[in-house]
Amino acid sequence: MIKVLIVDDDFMVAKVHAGFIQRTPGFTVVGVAHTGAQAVVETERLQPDLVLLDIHLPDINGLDLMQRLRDVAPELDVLVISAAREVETVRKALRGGIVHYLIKPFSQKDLHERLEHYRSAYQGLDSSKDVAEQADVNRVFGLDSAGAQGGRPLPKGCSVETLKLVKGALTAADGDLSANEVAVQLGTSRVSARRYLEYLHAEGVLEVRLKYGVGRPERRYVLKV
Amino acid sequence: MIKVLIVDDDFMVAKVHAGFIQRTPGFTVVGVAHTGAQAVVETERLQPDLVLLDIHLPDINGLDLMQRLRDVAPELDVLVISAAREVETVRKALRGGIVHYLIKPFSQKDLHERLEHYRSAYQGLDSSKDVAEQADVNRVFGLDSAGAQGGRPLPKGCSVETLKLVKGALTAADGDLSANEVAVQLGTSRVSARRYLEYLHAEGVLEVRLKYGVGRPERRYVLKV
DNA sequence: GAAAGTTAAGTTCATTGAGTACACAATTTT
DNA sequence: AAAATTGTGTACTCAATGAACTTAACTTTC
Repeated sequence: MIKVLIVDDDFMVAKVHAGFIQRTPGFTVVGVAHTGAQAVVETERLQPDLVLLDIHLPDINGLDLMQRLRDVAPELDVLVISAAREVETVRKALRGGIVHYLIKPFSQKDLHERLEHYRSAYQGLDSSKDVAEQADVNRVFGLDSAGAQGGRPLPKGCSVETLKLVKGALTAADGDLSANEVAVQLGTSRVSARRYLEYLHAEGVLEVRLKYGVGRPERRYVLKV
Repeated sequence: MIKVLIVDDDFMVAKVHAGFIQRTPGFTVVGVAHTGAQAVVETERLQPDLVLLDIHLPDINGLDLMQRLRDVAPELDVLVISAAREVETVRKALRGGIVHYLIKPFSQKDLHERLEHYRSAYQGLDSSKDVAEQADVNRVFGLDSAGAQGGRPLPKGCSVETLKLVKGALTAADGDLSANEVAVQLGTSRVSARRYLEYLHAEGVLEVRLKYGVGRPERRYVLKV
Protein backbone atom coordinates (compact mmCIF):
# COMPACT_ATOMS: atom_id res chain seq x y z
CA MET A 1 0.00 0.00 0.00
CA ILE A 2 1.37 3.38 -1.02
CA LYS A 3 1.05 5.89 1.81
CA VAL A 4 -0.01 9.35 0.69
CA LEU A 5 0.05 12.67 2.52
CA ILE A 6 -2.13 15.48 1.16
CA VAL A 7 -0.88 19.04 1.54
CA ASP A 8 -3.36 21.72 0.51
CA ASP A 9 -4.47 24.84 2.32
CA ASP A 10 -8.03 24.52 1.08
CA PHE A 11 -9.91 22.12 3.36
CA MET A 12 -12.46 21.16 0.76
CA VAL A 13 -9.92 20.52 -1.94
CA ALA A 14 -7.81 18.44 0.40
CA LYS A 15 -10.84 16.44 1.34
CA VAL A 16 -11.82 15.79 -2.24
CA HIS A 17 -8.33 14.66 -3.11
CA ALA A 18 -8.16 12.47 -0.06
CA GLY A 19 -11.44 10.82 -0.95
CA PHE A 20 -10.34 10.17 -4.47
CA ILE A 21 -7.01 8.69 -3.48
CA GLN A 22 -8.58 6.57 -0.81
CA ARG A 23 -10.78 5.06 -3.49
CA THR A 24 -7.81 4.32 -5.70
CA PRO A 25 -6.71 0.73 -5.12
CA GLY A 26 -3.19 0.41 -3.80
CA PHE A 27 -3.13 3.91 -2.32
CA THR A 28 -4.08 5.02 1.13
CA VAL A 29 -4.25 8.48 2.65
CA VAL A 30 -2.30 8.55 5.89
CA GLY A 31 -2.72 12.22 6.61
CA VAL A 32 -3.71 15.70 5.54
CA ALA A 33 -1.86 18.96 6.20
CA HIS A 34 -3.03 22.50 5.53
CA THR A 35 0.18 24.38 6.24
CA GLY A 36 3.85 23.87 5.58
CA ALA A 37 4.60 23.46 9.25
CA GLN A 38 1.98 20.74 9.59
CA ALA A 39 3.32 19.07 6.49
CA VAL A 40 6.81 18.78 7.97
CA VAL A 41 5.50 17.38 11.23
CA GLU A 42 3.20 14.91 9.51
CA THR A 43 5.86 13.78 7.07
CA GLU A 44 8.20 13.01 9.90
CA ARG A 45 5.53 11.27 11.92
CA LEU A 46 3.81 9.30 9.16
CA GLN A 47 6.69 8.63 6.75
CA PRO A 48 4.52 8.66 3.63
CA ASP A 49 5.79 7.37 0.29
CA LEU A 50 4.20 10.17 -1.67
CA VAL A 51 3.11 13.73 -0.99
CA LEU A 52 0.46 15.53 -2.99
CA LEU A 53 1.77 19.04 -2.67
CA ASP A 54 0.02 22.28 -3.46
CA ILE A 55 2.49 25.07 -4.21
CA HIS A 56 0.27 27.71 -2.70
CA LEU A 57 0.48 27.53 1.05
CA PRO A 58 -0.07 30.16 3.75
CA ASP A 59 3.23 29.90 5.60
CA ILE A 60 5.84 28.80 3.08
CA ASN A 61 6.43 28.45 -0.62
CA GLY A 62 5.68 24.90 -1.73
CA LEU A 63 8.98 24.55 -3.53
CA ASP A 64 10.96 25.45 -0.45
CA LEU A 65 8.78 23.17 1.59
CA MET A 66 9.68 20.35 -0.75
CA GLN A 67 13.34 20.66 0.20
CA ARG A 68 12.46 20.62 3.89
CA LEU A 69 10.35 17.54 3.47
CA ARG A 70 13.22 15.83 1.70
CA ASP A 71 15.46 16.60 4.64
CA VAL A 72 12.96 14.94 6.95
CA ALA A 73 12.26 12.00 4.63
CA PRO A 74 14.87 11.50 1.91
CA GLU A 75 12.89 8.66 0.37
CA LEU A 76 9.90 10.88 -0.26
CA ASP A 77 8.35 11.30 -3.69
CA VAL A 78 6.44 14.47 -4.48
CA LEU A 79 3.55 15.04 -6.87
CA VAL A 80 2.95 18.75 -7.30
CA ILE A 81 -0.61 19.90 -7.77
CA SER A 82 -0.94 23.58 -8.30
CA ALA A 83 -2.69 26.38 -10.08
CA ALA A 84 0.70 28.08 -10.43
CA ARG A 85 1.75 27.95 -14.02
CA GLU A 86 4.59 30.45 -14.17
CA VAL A 87 7.33 28.82 -16.16
CA GLU A 88 9.94 29.59 -13.52
CA THR A 89 7.92 27.84 -10.85
CA VAL A 90 7.39 24.82 -13.04
CA ARG A 91 11.04 24.55 -14.08
CA LYS A 92 12.18 24.90 -10.51
CA ALA A 93 9.83 22.14 -9.46
CA LEU A 94 11.08 19.92 -12.26
CA ARG A 95 14.68 20.43 -11.17
CA GLY A 96 13.58 19.47 -7.69
CA GLY A 97 12.93 15.95 -8.88
CA ILE A 98 9.18 15.74 -8.70
CA VAL A 99 7.07 12.86 -9.93
CA HIS A 100 4.78 15.12 -11.92
CA TYR A 101 3.35 18.60 -12.00
CA LEU A 102 -0.42 18.73 -12.40
CA ILE A 103 -1.86 22.12 -13.23
CA LYS A 104 -5.25 22.93 -11.73
CA PRO A 105 -7.91 22.47 -12.74
CA PHE A 106 -7.42 18.87 -13.74
CA SER A 107 -9.84 15.99 -14.12
CA GLN A 108 -10.09 12.96 -11.91
CA LYS A 109 -8.89 11.00 -14.86
CA ASP A 110 -5.68 13.03 -15.03
CA LEU A 111 -4.93 12.39 -11.39
CA HIS A 112 -5.81 8.77 -11.73
CA GLU A 113 -3.44 8.39 -14.64
CA ARG A 114 -0.61 10.00 -12.70
CA LEU A 115 -1.21 7.74 -9.72
CA GLU A 116 -1.20 4.65 -11.89
CA HIS A 117 1.96 5.82 -13.55
CA TYR A 118 3.57 6.41 -10.21
CA ARG A 119 2.71 2.96 -9.02
CA SER A 120 3.96 1.17 -12.09
CA ALA A 121 7.04 3.30 -12.66
CA TYR A 122 8.44 4.38 -9.33
CA GLN A 123 7.32 1.50 -7.23
CA GLY A 124 8.63 -0.97 -9.80
CA LEU A 125 11.99 0.53 -9.01
CA ASP A 126 12.01 -0.21 -5.31
CA SER A 127 13.66 -2.61 -2.97
CA SER A 128 12.39 -5.66 -4.84
CA LYS A 129 15.21 -5.05 -7.28
CA ASP A 130 18.87 -4.43 -6.71
CA VAL A 131 19.80 -3.10 -10.10
CA ALA A 132 17.79 -1.09 -12.54
CA GLU A 133 17.44 -1.77 -16.23
CA GLN A 134 17.31 1.07 -18.71
CA ALA A 135 13.69 0.07 -19.29
CA ASP A 136 12.88 0.78 -15.64
CA VAL A 137 14.29 4.27 -15.89
CA ASN A 138 12.53 4.89 -19.16
CA ARG A 139 9.28 3.87 -17.55
CA VAL A 140 9.69 6.65 -15.00
CA PHE A 141 10.06 9.16 -17.78
CA GLY A 142 7.02 7.86 -19.58
CA LEU A 143 8.88 6.05 -22.33
CA ASP A 144 7.01 2.87 -21.65
CA SER A 145 6.35 1.72 -25.18
CA ALA A 146 4.26 -1.27 -24.19
CA GLY A 147 2.32 -0.82 -20.97
CA ALA A 148 -0.54 1.63 -21.22
CA GLN A 149 -2.72 2.30 -24.23
CA GLY A 150 -0.55 5.19 -25.25
CA GLY A 151 0.81 3.22 -28.18
CA ARG A 152 -0.29 2.80 -31.74
CA PRO A 153 -3.84 3.55 -32.70
CA LEU A 154 -5.67 0.24 -33.07
CA PRO A 155 -6.64 -0.94 -36.53
CA LYS A 156 -9.77 0.56 -38.07
CA GLY A 157 -12.85 -1.19 -36.92
CA CYS A 158 -11.68 -1.82 -33.39
CA SER A 159 -12.57 -0.18 -30.11
CA VAL A 160 -10.60 0.21 -26.90
CA GLU A 161 -13.55 -1.05 -24.95
CA THR A 162 -13.76 -4.35 -26.74
CA LEU A 163 -10.00 -4.71 -26.66
CA LYS A 164 -10.05 -4.41 -22.92
CA LEU A 165 -12.76 -7.03 -22.66
CA VAL A 166 -10.74 -9.43 -24.77
CA LYS A 167 -7.61 -8.83 -22.73
CA GLY A 168 -9.65 -9.29 -19.60
CA ALA A 169 -11.02 -12.61 -20.75
CA LEU A 170 -7.55 -13.88 -21.48
CA THR A 171 -6.18 -12.69 -18.18
CA ALA A 172 -9.02 -14.29 -16.29
CA ALA A 173 -8.72 -17.55 -18.21
CA ASP A 174 -6.54 -20.12 -16.58
CA GLY A 175 -5.02 -21.46 -19.77
CA ASP A 176 -5.60 -20.79 -23.42
CA LEU A 177 -8.80 -19.86 -25.22
CA SER A 178 -10.11 -20.27 -28.75
CA ALA A 179 -11.66 -17.42 -30.67
CA ASN A 180 -15.00 -19.10 -30.20
CA GLU A 181 -14.66 -19.39 -26.46
CA VAL A 182 -13.71 -15.74 -26.14
CA ALA A 183 -16.68 -14.80 -28.30
CA VAL A 184 -19.14 -16.75 -26.17
CA GLN A 185 -17.67 -15.32 -23.00
CA LEU A 186 -17.97 -11.71 -24.18
CA GLY A 187 -21.22 -12.03 -26.04
CA THR A 188 -19.68 -10.97 -29.32
CA SER A 189 -19.36 -12.90 -32.52
CA ARG A 190 -16.43 -15.14 -33.27
CA VAL A 191 -15.43 -12.79 -36.06
CA SER A 192 -14.99 -9.88 -33.68
CA ALA A 193 -13.20 -11.91 -31.07
CA ARG A 194 -10.83 -13.15 -33.74
CA ARG A 195 -10.15 -9.60 -34.92
CA TYR A 196 -8.89 -8.54 -31.55
CA LEU A 197 -7.07 -11.77 -30.83
CA GLU A 198 -5.16 -11.57 -34.06
CA TYR A 199 -4.39 -7.94 -33.39
CA LEU A 200 -2.97 -8.80 -30.00
CA HIS A 201 -1.05 -11.63 -31.56
CA ALA A 202 0.43 -9.29 -34.16
CA GLU A 203 1.39 -6.96 -31.33
CA GLY A 204 3.26 -9.78 -29.69
CA VAL A 205 1.05 -9.86 -26.62
CA LEU A 206 -0.37 -13.28 -27.34
CA GLU A 207 0.95 -16.61 -28.35
CA VAL A 208 -0.92 -19.04 -30.56
CA ARG A 209 -0.98 -22.78 -30.12
CA LEU A 210 -2.72 -25.14 -32.48
CA LYS A 211 -4.91 -27.82 -31.04
CA TYR A 212 -5.28 -30.78 -33.31
CA GLY A 213 -8.31 -33.02 -33.60
CA VAL A 214 -10.61 -34.05 -36.34
CA GLY A 215 -10.88 -31.29 -38.91
CA ARG A 216 -8.92 -28.06 -39.23
CA PRO A 217 -6.83 -27.40 -36.15
CA GLU A 218 -8.06 -24.87 -33.66
CA ARG A 219 -6.04 -21.73 -32.87
CA ARG A 220 -5.78 -21.30 -29.13
CA TYR A 221 -4.54 -18.00 -27.69
CA VAL A 222 -2.54 -17.49 -24.50
CA LEU A 223 -1.04 -14.38 -22.95
CA LYS A 224 2.72 -14.43 -23.24
CA VAL A 225 4.93 -14.86 -20.13
CA MET B 1 22.23 26.87 -29.17
CA ILE B 2 22.19 24.63 -26.13
CA LYS B 3 25.51 24.75 -24.27
CA VAL B 4 26.68 21.39 -22.94
CA LEU B 5 29.37 20.50 -20.43
CA ILE B 6 30.68 16.93 -20.40
CA VAL B 7 31.78 15.47 -17.09
CA ASP B 8 33.47 12.07 -17.30
CA ASP B 9 36.69 10.83 -15.77
CA ASP B 10 37.56 8.74 -18.81
CA PHE B 11 39.24 10.95 -21.40
CA MET B 12 38.29 8.78 -24.33
CA VAL B 13 34.66 8.49 -23.32
CA ALA B 14 34.41 12.21 -22.76
CA LYS B 15 35.89 12.82 -26.17
CA VAL B 16 33.48 10.46 -27.88
CA HIS B 17 30.51 12.09 -26.18
CA ALA B 18 31.78 15.53 -27.01
CA GLY B 19 32.19 14.61 -30.67
CA PHE B 20 28.72 13.19 -30.85
CA ILE B 21 27.06 16.16 -29.21
CA GLN B 22 28.99 18.59 -31.33
CA ARG B 23 27.55 16.87 -34.36
CA THR B 24 24.01 17.14 -33.01
CA PRO B 25 22.35 20.22 -34.47
CA GLY B 26 21.33 22.75 -31.88
CA PHE B 27 23.83 21.53 -29.30
CA THR B 28 27.38 22.69 -28.71
CA VAL B 29 30.03 21.43 -26.32
CA VAL B 30 31.40 24.34 -24.33
CA GLY B 31 33.69 22.33 -22.09
CA VAL B 32 34.87 19.02 -20.70
CA ALA B 33 35.71 18.16 -17.10
CA HIS B 34 37.31 15.02 -15.74
CA THR B 35 36.93 15.64 -12.02
CA GLY B 36 34.28 17.06 -9.77
CA ALA B 37 36.44 20.05 -8.90
CA GLN B 38 36.95 20.89 -12.54
CA ALA B 39 33.24 20.45 -13.17
CA VAL B 40 32.35 23.07 -10.56
CA VAL B 41 34.87 25.53 -11.93
CA GLU B 42 33.81 25.01 -15.50
CA THR B 43 30.13 25.22 -14.71
CA GLU B 44 30.64 28.55 -13.02
CA ARG B 45 32.83 29.86 -15.82
CA LEU B 46 30.88 28.58 -18.82
CA GLN B 47 27.30 28.63 -17.53
CA PRO B 48 26.15 25.65 -19.60
CA ASP B 49 22.46 24.79 -20.05
CA LEU B 50 23.01 21.08 -19.71
CA VAL B 51 25.59 18.82 -18.06
CA LEU B 52 26.26 15.26 -19.16
CA LEU B 53 27.27 13.80 -15.84
CA ASP B 54 28.96 10.50 -15.12
CA ILE B 55 28.26 9.29 -11.61
CA HIS B 56 31.65 7.69 -11.25
CA LEU B 57 34.25 10.37 -10.59
CA PRO B 58 37.61 10.24 -8.82
CA ASP B 59 37.12 12.99 -6.27
CA ILE B 60 33.41 13.14 -5.49
CA ASN B 61 30.22 11.17 -5.89
CA GLY B 62 28.31 12.36 -8.96
CA LEU B 63 25.07 12.78 -7.06
CA ASP B 64 26.68 15.06 -4.49
CA LEU B 65 28.41 16.93 -7.27
CA MET B 66 25.03 17.54 -8.86
CA GLN B 67 23.92 19.52 -5.81
CA ARG B 68 27.09 21.60 -5.87
CA LEU B 69 26.62 22.38 -9.53
CA ARG B 70 23.09 23.50 -8.83
CA ASP B 71 24.39 25.87 -6.19
CA VAL B 72 26.71 27.39 -8.75
CA ALA B 73 24.16 27.43 -11.57
CA PRO B 74 20.55 27.05 -10.44
CA GLU B 75 19.29 26.98 -14.00
CA LEU B 76 21.34 23.92 -14.83
CA ASP B 77 19.81 20.77 -16.24
CA VAL B 78 21.54 17.45 -15.70
CA LEU B 79 21.54 14.32 -17.83
CA VAL B 80 23.08 11.46 -15.91
CA ILE B 81 25.13 8.94 -17.83
CA SER B 82 26.42 6.12 -15.76
CA ALA B 83 27.17 2.47 -15.50
CA ALA B 84 25.80 2.57 -11.96
CA ARG B 85 22.53 0.74 -11.84
CA GLU B 86 21.95 0.23 -8.16
CA VAL B 87 18.34 1.12 -7.56
CA GLU B 88 19.24 3.43 -4.70
CA THR B 89 21.57 5.46 -6.90
CA VAL B 90 18.97 5.70 -9.63
CA ARG B 91 16.18 6.74 -7.29
CA LYS B 92 18.36 9.32 -5.64
CA ALA B 93 19.24 10.76 -9.01
CA LEU B 94 15.57 10.87 -10.00
CA ARG B 95 14.69 12.75 -6.83
CA GLY B 96 17.44 15.17 -7.71
CA GLY B 97 15.45 16.34 -10.69
CA ILE B 98 17.50 15.03 -13.54
CA VAL B 99 16.52 15.18 -17.16
CA HIS B 100 17.20 11.51 -17.71
CA TYR B 101 19.35 8.63 -16.50
CA LEU B 102 21.12 6.72 -19.22
CA ILE B 103 22.66 3.44 -18.20
CA LYS B 104 25.95 2.48 -19.89
CA PRO B 105 26.39 1.02 -22.33
CA PHE B 106 23.91 2.87 -24.49
CA SER B 107 23.69 3.44 -28.22
CA GLN B 108 24.20 6.73 -29.98
CA LYS B 109 20.57 6.47 -30.88
CA ASP B 110 19.59 6.44 -27.20
CA LEU B 111 21.64 9.53 -26.50
CA HIS B 112 20.33 11.23 -29.59
CA GLU B 113 16.74 10.54 -28.57
CA ARG B 114 17.34 12.00 -25.14
CA LEU B 115 18.91 15.12 -26.56
CA GLU B 116 16.04 15.64 -28.97
CA HIS B 117 13.59 15.14 -26.17
CA TYR B 118 15.45 17.62 -24.03
CA ARG B 119 15.35 20.21 -26.73
CA SER B 120 11.68 19.88 -27.50
CA ALA B 121 10.50 19.43 -23.94
CA TYR B 122 12.65 21.52 -21.64
CA GLN B 123 13.60 24.26 -24.01
CA GLY B 124 9.99 24.70 -25.06
CA LEU B 125 9.41 25.62 -21.45
CA ASP B 126 11.84 28.51 -21.30
CA SER B 127 11.66 32.26 -21.13
CA SER B 128 9.70 32.54 -24.37
CA LYS B 129 6.62 31.75 -22.34
CA ASP B 130 5.35 33.18 -19.13
CA VAL B 131 2.92 30.51 -18.17
CA ALA B 132 3.05 26.80 -18.79
CA GLU B 133 0.23 24.69 -20.11
CA GLN B 134 -0.36 21.21 -18.78
CA ALA B 135 0.69 19.99 -22.19
CA ASP B 136 4.12 21.58 -21.74
CA VAL B 137 4.64 19.79 -18.46
CA ASN B 138 3.41 16.53 -19.90
CA ARG B 139 5.89 16.87 -22.71
CA VAL B 140 8.71 16.90 -20.20
CA PHE B 141 7.45 13.64 -18.80
CA GLY B 142 6.99 12.18 -22.25
CA LEU B 143 3.22 12.42 -22.31
CA ASP B 144 3.00 14.53 -25.40
CA SER B 145 0.86 11.99 -27.25
CA ALA B 146 -2.55 11.46 -25.77
CA GLY B 147 -2.66 13.89 -22.87
CA ALA B 148 -4.79 16.55 -24.55
CA GLN B 149 -7.90 17.66 -22.59
CA GLY B 150 -6.52 20.85 -21.13
CA GLY B 151 -9.48 22.85 -19.91
CA ARG B 152 -11.64 21.45 -17.15
CA PRO B 153 -14.17 24.29 -17.17
CA LEU B 154 -16.31 22.32 -19.67
CA PRO B 155 -15.57 22.09 -23.37
CA LYS B 156 -16.78 24.86 -25.67
CA GLY B 157 -20.40 24.53 -26.48
CA CYS B 158 -21.53 23.06 -23.19
CA SER B 159 -23.58 24.44 -20.36
CA VAL B 160 -23.64 23.57 -16.68
CA GLU B 161 -27.41 23.33 -16.83
CA THR B 162 -27.48 20.65 -19.45
CA LEU B 163 -24.60 18.88 -17.77
CA LYS B 164 -26.64 18.66 -14.60
CA LEU B 165 -29.60 17.27 -16.49
CA VAL B 166 -27.43 14.60 -18.05
CA LYS B 167 -25.92 13.69 -14.71
CA GLY B 168 -29.40 13.61 -13.25
CA ALA B 169 -30.67 11.25 -15.88
CA LEU B 170 -27.82 8.88 -15.20
CA THR B 171 -28.28 9.02 -11.49
CA ALA B 172 -32.00 8.36 -11.81
CA ALA B 173 -31.50 5.52 -14.25
CA ASP B 174 -31.29 2.14 -12.69
CA GLY B 175 -28.64 0.77 -14.98
CA ASP B 176 -26.88 2.10 -18.01
CA LEU B 177 -28.18 4.41 -20.72
CA SER B 178 -27.34 4.99 -24.35
CA ALA B 179 -26.81 8.45 -25.79
CA ASN B 180 -30.14 8.07 -27.54
CA GLU B 181 -32.03 7.18 -24.40
CA VAL B 182 -30.57 10.12 -22.56
CA ALA B 183 -31.49 12.37 -25.47
CA VAL B 184 -35.11 11.20 -25.51
CA GLN B 185 -35.40 11.53 -21.77
CA LEU B 186 -34.10 15.10 -21.74
CA GLY B 187 -35.71 16.19 -24.96
CA THR B 188 -32.38 17.13 -26.49
CA SER B 189 -30.77 15.72 -29.60
CA ARG B 190 -28.61 12.66 -29.48
CA VAL B 191 -25.61 14.74 -30.49
CA SER B 192 -25.90 17.00 -27.48
CA ALA B 193 -26.49 14.15 -25.10
CA ARG B 194 -23.41 12.46 -26.49
CA ARG B 195 -21.33 15.61 -26.04
CA TYR B 196 -21.97 15.65 -22.34
CA LEU B 197 -21.71 11.93 -21.91
CA GLU B 198 -18.33 11.79 -23.59
CA TYR B 199 -17.18 14.75 -21.57
CA LEU B 200 -18.14 12.96 -18.38
CA HIS B 201 -16.41 9.89 -19.64
CA ALA B 202 -13.21 11.83 -20.31
CA GLU B 203 -13.50 13.18 -16.80
CA GLY B 204 -13.59 9.68 -15.48
CA VAL B 205 -17.08 10.03 -14.01
CA LEU B 206 -18.66 7.55 -16.36
CA GLU B 207 -17.86 4.14 -17.61
CA VAL B 208 -18.69 2.94 -21.09
CA ARG B 209 -19.92 -0.54 -21.89
CA LEU B 210 -20.51 -1.74 -25.39
CA LYS B 211 -23.70 -3.56 -26.16
CA TYR B 212 -23.18 -5.87 -29.08
CA GLY B 213 -25.81 -6.71 -31.64
CA VAL B 214 -26.09 -6.57 -35.37
CA GLY B 215 -24.35 -3.45 -36.63
CA ARG B 216 -22.08 -1.12 -34.80
CA PRO B 217 -22.23 -1.69 -31.07
CA GLU B 218 -24.08 0.71 -28.85
CA ARG B 219 -22.18 2.70 -26.23
CA ARG B 220 -23.95 2.49 -22.92
CA TYR B 221 -22.97 4.84 -20.11
CA VAL B 222 -23.02 4.13 -16.38
CA LEU B 223 -21.94 6.21 -13.43
CA LYS B 224 -18.82 4.86 -11.82
CA VAL B 225 -19.12 3.63 -8.26
C1' DG C 1 -1.40 -42.02 -50.89
C1' DA C 2 -5.26 -39.87 -53.14
C1' DA C 3 -10.02 -38.81 -52.23
C1' DA C 4 -13.45 -37.94 -48.96
C1' DG C 5 -14.82 -36.10 -44.67
C1' DT C 6 -14.72 -32.82 -40.93
C1' DT C 7 -14.11 -28.74 -38.50
C1' DA C 8 -12.63 -24.27 -37.88
C1' DA C 9 -10.20 -20.36 -40.01
C1' DG C 10 -10.68 -16.50 -42.75
C1' DT C 11 -13.51 -13.05 -45.90
C1' DT C 12 -17.27 -10.15 -47.54
C1' DC C 13 -20.52 -7.05 -46.91
C1' DA C 14 -25.11 -5.35 -45.06
C1' DT C 15 -26.45 -3.19 -40.88
C1' DT C 16 -26.70 0.06 -37.40
C1' DG C 17 -25.03 3.43 -34.29
C1' DA C 18 -21.06 6.55 -33.55
C1' DG C 19 -19.00 10.68 -34.68
C1' DT C 20 -18.44 15.21 -37.52
C1' DA C 21 -19.28 19.54 -40.06
C1' DC C 22 -21.73 23.02 -40.47
C1' DA C 23 -25.90 25.80 -40.01
C1' DC C 24 -28.74 28.29 -36.87
C1' DA C 25 -30.66 30.94 -33.18
C1' DA C 26 -29.83 33.16 -28.86
C1' DT C 27 -26.80 35.51 -26.48
C1' DT C 28 -22.85 38.80 -25.29
C1' DT C 29 -19.34 42.03 -26.74
C1' DT C 30 -17.67 45.94 -29.34
C1' DA D 1 -26.53 47.64 -34.57
C1' DA D 2 -22.76 44.86 -36.21
C1' DA D 3 -19.77 41.30 -34.88
C1' DA D 4 -18.27 37.67 -32.29
C1' DT D 5 -19.51 33.82 -29.23
C1' DT D 6 -22.13 30.07 -27.49
C1' DG D 7 -25.18 26.05 -27.02
C1' DT D 8 -27.84 23.17 -29.88
C1' DG D 9 -29.70 20.56 -33.87
C1' DT D 10 -29.70 18.72 -38.82
C1' DA D 11 -27.69 16.05 -42.10
C1' DC D 12 -24.28 13.73 -43.29
C1' DT D 13 -20.00 10.29 -43.27
C1' DC D 14 -17.58 6.78 -40.99
C1' DA D 15 -16.75 2.77 -38.07
C1' DA D 16 -17.60 -1.61 -35.32
C1' DT D 17 -19.98 -5.53 -35.69
C1' DG D 18 -22.20 -10.22 -37.19
C1' DA D 19 -24.51 -13.39 -40.76
C1' DA D 20 -23.44 -15.91 -44.40
C1' DC D 21 -20.17 -17.46 -47.01
C1' DT D 22 -15.62 -19.49 -48.95
C1' DT D 23 -11.28 -21.49 -48.01
C1' DA D 24 -7.80 -24.07 -45.41
C1' DA D 25 -5.78 -27.63 -42.64
C1' DC D 26 -6.12 -31.32 -40.71
C1' DT D 27 -7.88 -36.81 -40.12
C1' DT D 28 -9.94 -40.88 -41.92
C1' DT D 29 -11.07 -44.11 -45.29
C1' DC D 30 -10.23 -47.14 -48.95
